[in-house]
Amino acid sequence: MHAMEDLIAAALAEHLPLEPEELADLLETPPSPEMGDYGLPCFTLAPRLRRAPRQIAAELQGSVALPAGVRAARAEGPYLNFFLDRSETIRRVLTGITQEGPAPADEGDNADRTVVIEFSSPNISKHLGVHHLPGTVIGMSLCRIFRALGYRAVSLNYLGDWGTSHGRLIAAIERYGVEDPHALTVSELQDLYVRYSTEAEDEPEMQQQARDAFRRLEQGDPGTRQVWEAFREVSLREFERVYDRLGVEFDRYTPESLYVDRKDELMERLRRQGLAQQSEGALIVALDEHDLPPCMVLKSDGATLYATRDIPAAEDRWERYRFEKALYVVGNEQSLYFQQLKAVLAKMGHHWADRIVHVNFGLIKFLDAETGNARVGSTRSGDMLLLEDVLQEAVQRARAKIEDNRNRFEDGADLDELAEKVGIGAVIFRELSTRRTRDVVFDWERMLDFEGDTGPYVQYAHARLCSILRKAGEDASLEVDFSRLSLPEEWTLVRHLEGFAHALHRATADYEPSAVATYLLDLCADFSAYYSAGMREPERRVLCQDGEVRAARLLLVDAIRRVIRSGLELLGVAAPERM
RNA sequence: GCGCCGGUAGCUCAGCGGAUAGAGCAACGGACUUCUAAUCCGUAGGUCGAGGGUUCGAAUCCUUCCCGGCGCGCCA
Repeated sequence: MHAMEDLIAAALAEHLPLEPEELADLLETPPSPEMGDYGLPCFTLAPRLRRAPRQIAAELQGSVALPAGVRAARAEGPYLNFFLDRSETIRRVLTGITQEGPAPADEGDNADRTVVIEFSSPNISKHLGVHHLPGTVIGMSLCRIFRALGYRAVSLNYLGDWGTSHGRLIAAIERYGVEDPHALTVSELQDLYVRYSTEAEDEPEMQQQARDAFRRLEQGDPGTRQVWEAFREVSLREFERVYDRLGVEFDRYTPESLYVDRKDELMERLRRQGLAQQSEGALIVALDEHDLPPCMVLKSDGATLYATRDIPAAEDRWERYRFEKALYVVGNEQSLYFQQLKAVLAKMGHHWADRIVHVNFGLIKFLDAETGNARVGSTRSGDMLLLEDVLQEAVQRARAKIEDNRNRFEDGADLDELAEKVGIGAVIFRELSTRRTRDVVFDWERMLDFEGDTGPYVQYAHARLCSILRKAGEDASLEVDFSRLSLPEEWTLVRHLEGFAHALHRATADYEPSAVATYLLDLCADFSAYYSAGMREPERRVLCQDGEVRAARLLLVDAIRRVIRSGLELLGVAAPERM
């Protein structure tokens, strides 16, 4: 992956009974730059060479041929450490970022590798709540990161527009005499749903009416279908407003309803393959050999349920995209179900079933003011926190903070737009800054924090970088004396910049955008310390007296700026130039 | 009972086979005549849930157990 690691590994392979690839895997970064830039631990070699690790390291130090760009190799106990030629490395890294971009798509062969990513997938007729935030931003970010590495990534929104609950809403429309469903808002739809559910609790016939309404929908009754289509239209209007603010885009909406008419064909196939069997009036696929509970594919009243639609939906994705991976960015609570889904698909003979990856994430819980316990909110009780409200609050707080720093901005600057970028950036970054599998207890203070390890911290570093470049009065140029970047902090920064590609690879390998977020926080911490050192000592400023040093630092600053900007973009966070 | 996720500093989290376990917040002490203090520097704070195993080496891998969250056929 890194040219330099490969070169060192190749040189080592001349003297060791190991393949260059194995050696490249063994290479690591020593704990501090004074100890070297790459290190080879010699422990694993000891049994094969029948010599002590320290001895191996010492012998290699004498024999290994130094590849171009490597200044020295030194044995340090059982480690053999390599020291890079600094100004040459700095030249390579900075020109690479400047000319080819922060994330060089060095693997053009990814272009025919397709990754299908399903995410967000809200149910229609309900607001987007905070619990939609993780899946929505994780999916979008993964999509961008895969694309940055040259993959073909397809974003799908598998809208929840089918199921019994929609029957309940249709019944509500009919019962409460709503004239024009198209004129409704999502709030009103949600109210109708709650009202109907509450009333139906001790009215069995209302529950029956809801089931009947859903059956009419499944049978294609035109009037019923019209009402239902209004739900979808009204909902999409609101969803897209929120997606827009979050910078989220889908290549396709593939609502569940697309796949209901495949029910009969699917059942026929399952029967023919001998996979489906009757159980308590319903149709199930037994999964004993996978040590899983059976998967129900048809309800006892003959209606479809999620699996009935998910199976054809998966088949459709395969037919259409021939994916290398199909990611389902869905909450952890569905992990058992995804095991079942994959098992059913495998039993049906789909070799691609194991390309399906459940990219699970933790739940958002709320602290109950009365009990002090964390719990999950529910739509029915109406206590769901709206995603839009969270965004709104974040933007307002950002706006107040900007007002505190009014003197930084010229008259006429669009401070509302800036507040939008910072507030929403803070929310997205917060969500993407920890590993996705953890449950989180929602906390306003934490979500809207602008200091410390936060999105605005990274944005602020970026704004400072831009500010330096603005004040420089000259553009960053590649025609500089790279040896003038001689401070240890500058070397650390350059090596850090080189690690960006690695962070991106980690993010795709683990389906974990937080790898990019933590990378950015690290880089910004190094930069902020570097920047602050210039406060007390003017000769350490980027814009220092010495013209040659200044020019070289300017190029470094520009490269850091590019990497941070690129990283923020991949997370879906704006990178304002002033703040 | 079974499945998935988590248990690392007071709190929130990184680190997930290597050389002294790191950040942020909170606490305490410092730095604004600024290349933007939404920042930086310093101090203090840890039997990495517990036991066993694998390994030259384990927070990291395996295993048993404990604690917490979520799920386990007619919701998705």
